[in-house]
Amino acid sequence: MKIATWNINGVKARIETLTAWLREASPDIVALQEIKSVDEAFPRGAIESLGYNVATHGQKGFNGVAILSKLPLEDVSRGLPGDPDDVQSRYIEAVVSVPSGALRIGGLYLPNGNPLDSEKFPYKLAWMRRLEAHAAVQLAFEEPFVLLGDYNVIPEPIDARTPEAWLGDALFQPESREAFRRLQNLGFTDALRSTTEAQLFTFWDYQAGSWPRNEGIRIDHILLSPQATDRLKGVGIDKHVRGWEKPSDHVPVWVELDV
DNA sequence: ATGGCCGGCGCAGCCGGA
Repeated sequence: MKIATWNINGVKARIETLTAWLREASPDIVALQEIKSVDEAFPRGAIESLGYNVATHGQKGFNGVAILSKLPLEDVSRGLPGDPDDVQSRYIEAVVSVPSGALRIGGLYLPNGNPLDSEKFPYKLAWMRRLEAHAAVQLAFEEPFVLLGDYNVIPEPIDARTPEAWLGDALFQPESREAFRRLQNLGFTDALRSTTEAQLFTFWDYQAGSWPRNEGIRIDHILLSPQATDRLKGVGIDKHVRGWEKPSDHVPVWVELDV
């Protein structure tokens, strides 16, 4: 079973690119971020006609997440627990039934956090605390749990082509990296890092020729519970999609699980 | 060596992104 994450940077602007990739890659489950759409305006039809069930957690103009799945989505929950006043749509979770039992999928769009001297950075860190608390609860089920999305964290210097350029950025702050490590240390495996020490990127800025100069960063991650890690068969980054017409600035990242 | 963008909203630029 192929499970992917992709920050598409606007579903209405990206629907042709998205459906082209769905046809090519044929993932079983996809977590989407930055759909930038309310639920009612999400182009479900074009995706359902490719054989997917669709669950969205949208918001007008910004943010927004979704899960697409060839298998029925059960127990869909929207929003990250821990702050009833948080109106930003950044988390969606669902369960799918697979031959081995239940597979839990958590799709997230973690706050960017810039600039550092604004209220956005403490919001990012507080959101990561809430994610850690929720992930600990879900790990206690001791089931395959895939927690994937745009984490907006550069875990290590190797995960940026030019790490020194990110020293003043929320994505590479010691507090952001520490919170990501804390989350992992609950028992998750960084799927990509568990299979390679190579320098690989998932994001290239639209500006400053970042793509042709390969000035990328790795910020889209797939974390696996121990029970999911046991079933890991492969991992990949669909880098070529960044070179398509009308690309997102992120590319799809996926794992293959034997469930 | 350096600088370059894009989407949504809504119809002009501004906000947000990373």
